[in-house]
Amino acid sequence: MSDLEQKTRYEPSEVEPRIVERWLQSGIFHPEPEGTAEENYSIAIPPPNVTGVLHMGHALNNSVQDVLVRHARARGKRVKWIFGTDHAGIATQTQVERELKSQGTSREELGREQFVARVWAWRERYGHQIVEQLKRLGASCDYAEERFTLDPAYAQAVLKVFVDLYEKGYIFRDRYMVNWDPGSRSAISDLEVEDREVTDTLYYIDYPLESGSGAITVATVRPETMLADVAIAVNPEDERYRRLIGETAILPLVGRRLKIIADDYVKPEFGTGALKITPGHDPNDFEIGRRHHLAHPSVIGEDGRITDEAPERFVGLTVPEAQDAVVAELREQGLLRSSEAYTHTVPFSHRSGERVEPLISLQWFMRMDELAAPAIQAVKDGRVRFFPERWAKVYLDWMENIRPWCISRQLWWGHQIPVWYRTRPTPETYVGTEPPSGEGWERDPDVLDTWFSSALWPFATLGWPEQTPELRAFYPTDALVTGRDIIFLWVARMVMQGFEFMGEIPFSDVHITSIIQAPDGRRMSKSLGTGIDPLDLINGGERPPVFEIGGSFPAYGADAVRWGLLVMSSGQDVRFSEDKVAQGQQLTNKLWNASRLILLRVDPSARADVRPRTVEDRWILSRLARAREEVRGRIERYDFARAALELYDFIYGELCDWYLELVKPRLYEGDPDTAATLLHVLTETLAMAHPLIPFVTEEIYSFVPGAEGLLAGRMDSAASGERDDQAEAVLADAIVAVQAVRAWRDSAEVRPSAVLPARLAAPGYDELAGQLARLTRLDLAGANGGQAVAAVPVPRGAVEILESAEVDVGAAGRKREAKRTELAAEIERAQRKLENQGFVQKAPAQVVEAERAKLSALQAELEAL
RNA sequence: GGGCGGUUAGCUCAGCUGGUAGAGCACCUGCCUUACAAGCAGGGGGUCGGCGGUUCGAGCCCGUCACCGCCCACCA
Repeated sequence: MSDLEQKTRYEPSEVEPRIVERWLQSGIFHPEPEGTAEENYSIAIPPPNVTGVLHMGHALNNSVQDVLVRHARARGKRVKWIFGTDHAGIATQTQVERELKSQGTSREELGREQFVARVWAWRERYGHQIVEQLKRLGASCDYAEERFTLDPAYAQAVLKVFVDLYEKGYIFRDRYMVNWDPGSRSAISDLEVEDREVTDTLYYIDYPLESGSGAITVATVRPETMLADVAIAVNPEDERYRRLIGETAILPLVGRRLKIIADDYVKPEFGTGALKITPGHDPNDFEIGRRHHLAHPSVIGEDGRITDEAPERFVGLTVPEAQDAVVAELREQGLLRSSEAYTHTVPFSHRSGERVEPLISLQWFMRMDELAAPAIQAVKDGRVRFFPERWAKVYLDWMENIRPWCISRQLWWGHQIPVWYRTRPTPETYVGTEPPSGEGWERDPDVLDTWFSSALWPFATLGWPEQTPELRAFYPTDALVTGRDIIFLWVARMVMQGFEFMGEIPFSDVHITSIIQAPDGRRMSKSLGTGIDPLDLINGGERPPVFEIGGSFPAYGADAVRWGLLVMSSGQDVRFSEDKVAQGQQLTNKLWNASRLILLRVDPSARADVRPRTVEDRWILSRLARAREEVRGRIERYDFARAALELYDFIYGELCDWYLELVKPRLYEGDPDTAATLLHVLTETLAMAHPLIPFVTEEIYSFVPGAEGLLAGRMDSAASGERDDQAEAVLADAIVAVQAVRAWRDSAEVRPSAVLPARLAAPGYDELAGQLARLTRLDLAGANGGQAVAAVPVPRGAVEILESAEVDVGAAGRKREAKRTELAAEIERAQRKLENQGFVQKAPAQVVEAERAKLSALQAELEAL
């Protein structure tokens, strides 16, 4: 009890780590795999990158999931929050390669086996950081069963999926145009490409006609790719060029003969209306090339240098060097007609940030359209629901236009493709989860896109393909909580694979969280310097420069950060607001002190049965019931901002501001019924608040007499409690009355500590007259024969302030006049409204009735003055 | 080019199916009242982006325009 007595401020830094330990040791985060998924509740965490650190997105995302999970536990469900990390192919490999470089070596120097061993070692060293950070946040994951996407069992599942899809004909190998990322020296998928606006030079180049009768001019921003040109295309309807179709032009610098072909793709109004066709280095040209059966030479290699398919003098140059050389030669030969600045969008690698080089490459692809069909249907018919709803349309739009997915990556860290090749005795390909027998087999060196394995997360983590009890108990999961940036990359693919391999949706609800931006509205990012480390908020750390005010964060604690993030995230993108975190901290502090008041005053032997004695007791129980319903409902509708605010309003506005103030005298007297009711209200308030602010509630709970075990493991009673309309009405009026008198006192400049003689000239306050007098410092019990110097309007009447030395009659009079004017204005407004025939006739009867009631109340109030 | 969000108090944001605009922070006034001065009580502050329309009544519905942000898309 000594902490409770001594600490007038709640200190999260001391409390929270201690509480985490208690939770982890209790085992309540680890459910036994019993029952069915229907009865149980489960969520699969979006697996953080194994070598990552917690950022603001994680903090919000995991706060949200933790609310859902703790809420479900309190409702008596068997709950599993499936936990683990992702090997994150490119990201992790890049980090390790960077380290190798700083040590003067490289992955090539180490060799594949050595390199992969280095990455595993790296994972050993850094892989637990994020796990510890999640614990610090209070995330109640099932840490006892941590999965990793490269665990042997998980890897087997990945290979099995590959082989099955290969055998079904969905997965195939082809030479096709891909997005080549020179940074990671790998192909990447369409989704890993982002368009950026770039200003290039648009060159107009003359290609002489073979006939010798002049030249045809083409426009290009990439003159170096002309070395791989195979044709020139014009629109068949274009009068300027119609005569030239079928003729031949000569490719400058190379001398190749280029057929002039007709294709609808070409826009006559753009550039010169004549398009150079380079199937090897442009996705559109690739398609045109396929239509016209053209060759597709590559002059840019995977190393970003000119290949020997180009004239010898260019071979080995980098792309920019080649561009300079080509332009220089064209200029020399007088073939460069003109050039102009040209701004357009260009693909860049999301991973490495380098400009994507489209080129033709032998890769593995996966056909998606058939897999998409059931996944589309599931969202259309509501078996999978998005919150907020608008994201369903985004998902569907993408799914309905889905294209093949390039799944192979030229990396070493990941799931190596389970395909083997040999050339002797005859060329052969073997696909299987186990290596083939026989001589001369070589395994495909590529690994699978990380998202290929992530797509299996909801079931591969539960032991699939084995029919495990875990799978039965927890698949399908209930909710998925993630950011909108991975709806396509991850969410959609999980739905597709869920149907394909489990025959069922992987989750029924998808909650897309807000994105929290930096305080200045920019994206939070480490490289921009706009990132805010959630751990700095929790433990206290230096404020990053985006805040401009500098200094350090106070140690707000995890509860405050959670509450602040939840209240910030109402579905829109929002700017980070430190004030909201501070507000969360104030809430925890308020709850701590309210608990001190109760727990330090009640007799420890008091039972926590409800024994309401007064109208305010019935009122707080009714308000508590309402708040519980509201908070529960908001959580279940994924409206966490409102849940957080509701909680705040109840604790501040109802429990502390009113109820505790009302019962203080009885509490000090040691009244046992009051103590019992207070303990009940406190306990239920803690339970209601626990999913959002688990630490402070758990800590306080440990001081509640008779409380057993952990709050985190406590079942919240099913019913939220009875409502009491009569008590609510009485208190609502009393509160208005107290506020009215206080406001009057303030504006009449009455000395705050003065007790004024007064008379209650309004019915309905009998039960609370004494309380009203105490909270407003009025003496209502004295002689009532005095002269009234002021009448403070309250519901159904007025409080008459009697003459005394404390009241300045002039000030009171001025106040009265001001109030009269105000009331008169309101009465007039109401009267005008009721005189409006349109309103009386067309508005719903109850709205009209309410207006009439309001008018008469206002008139009574004015009368009372 | 298509789509989706946003524009409400000085700041960051709420406002559910249309019924006289809210919160936190900031600001002003007064209080160390035995849970909390990181507190309490009271208060000021908004032509709800512009313009039209529907309606007895519009921050909310419809149209249109203007900015801001995001996503998708193959225009050299």
